[in-house]
Amino acid sequence: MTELAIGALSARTGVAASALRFYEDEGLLHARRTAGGQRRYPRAAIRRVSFIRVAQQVGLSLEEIRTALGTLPEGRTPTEADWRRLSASWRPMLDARIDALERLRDRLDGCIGCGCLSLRSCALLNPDDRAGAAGSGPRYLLPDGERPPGA
Amino acid sequence: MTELAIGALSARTGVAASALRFYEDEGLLHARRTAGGQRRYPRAAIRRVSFIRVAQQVGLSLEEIRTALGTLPEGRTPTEADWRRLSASWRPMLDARIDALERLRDRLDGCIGCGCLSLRSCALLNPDDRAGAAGSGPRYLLPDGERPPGA
DNA sequence: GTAGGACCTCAAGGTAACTTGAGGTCAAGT
DNA sequence: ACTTGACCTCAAGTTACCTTGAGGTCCTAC
Repeated sequence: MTELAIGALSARTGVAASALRFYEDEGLLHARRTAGGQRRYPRAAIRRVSFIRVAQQVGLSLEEIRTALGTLPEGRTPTEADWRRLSASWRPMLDARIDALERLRDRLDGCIGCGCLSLRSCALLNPDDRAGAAGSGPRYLLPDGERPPGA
Repeated sequence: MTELAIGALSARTGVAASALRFYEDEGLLHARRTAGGQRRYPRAAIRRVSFIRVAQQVGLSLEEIRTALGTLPEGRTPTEADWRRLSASWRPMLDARIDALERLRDRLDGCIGCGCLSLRSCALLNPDDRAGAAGSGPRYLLPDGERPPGA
């Protein structure tokens, strides 16, 4: 059995079939269709779905993941090197996030109790020391262009 | 001028007035009302709002933040020590999240290209299913939980 | 004492990432 | 051939976290 039905892919990845259909609607995943209209996935789809999930856990949106997946070669099954390159591109982001969290951990205790949290110049609320300059709120954790959840 | 109107609190915290009203509906923030029905905040509200934002960026839900805020003393303005205790309670969580991210960073490159990503037992693919079920948010921040059933 | 910006409420809208349900079809085992 | 579980589509619902808009009121500076 070289192809997988949606239920099999779901079982192999732990991702609900409804989510797999949703990913297809969103252009993150593609499937061949049988004559009867059912989805058939190549085995490479397992890795693709796994990649999507790992990326999500790192905090990327589906939009960003779609973009990342767009850099994979079309027309052939991605090689191990393709995947490696893709995931290696996350490293600066991961480093940045780890950094931000460490800064937070190391300064929070000394900072949150003091008056500085009420100031827009607080080091935690404004990492780049651009104290309140035309800014709109705390964003020490987020690189430029990102926003807190839901905002 | 010892009290703040909503616009002033918004300006001081960088949080939209609509969000401040929303926080009040959700029980995270309280305000005295003028005879005319307008909100008036004590200066301590600035710190409270800042706390809410920092907590959100660390990945806590408003629900969790409300719970945390619930441990503050009622009836008096929280002291520096109160805030310190509250923020110190985050430390284990922050440590755990930093740990998880570091593990991810250090293993991703060697892992994602290999076959293990296709297995539910992969150390990186260890979605805390509570998070998956509980809507949006940064999942990467979640501490390593148990394996999915059967993994 | 009045102009008008700041404020009020309530309902509805928006986004991300899905899930659920209704109503119907496909395909594999016997 | 038949049964039955897996599959299909499409619309609507869900959760978290807000924003926007309509319609109206407050309050402060001139």
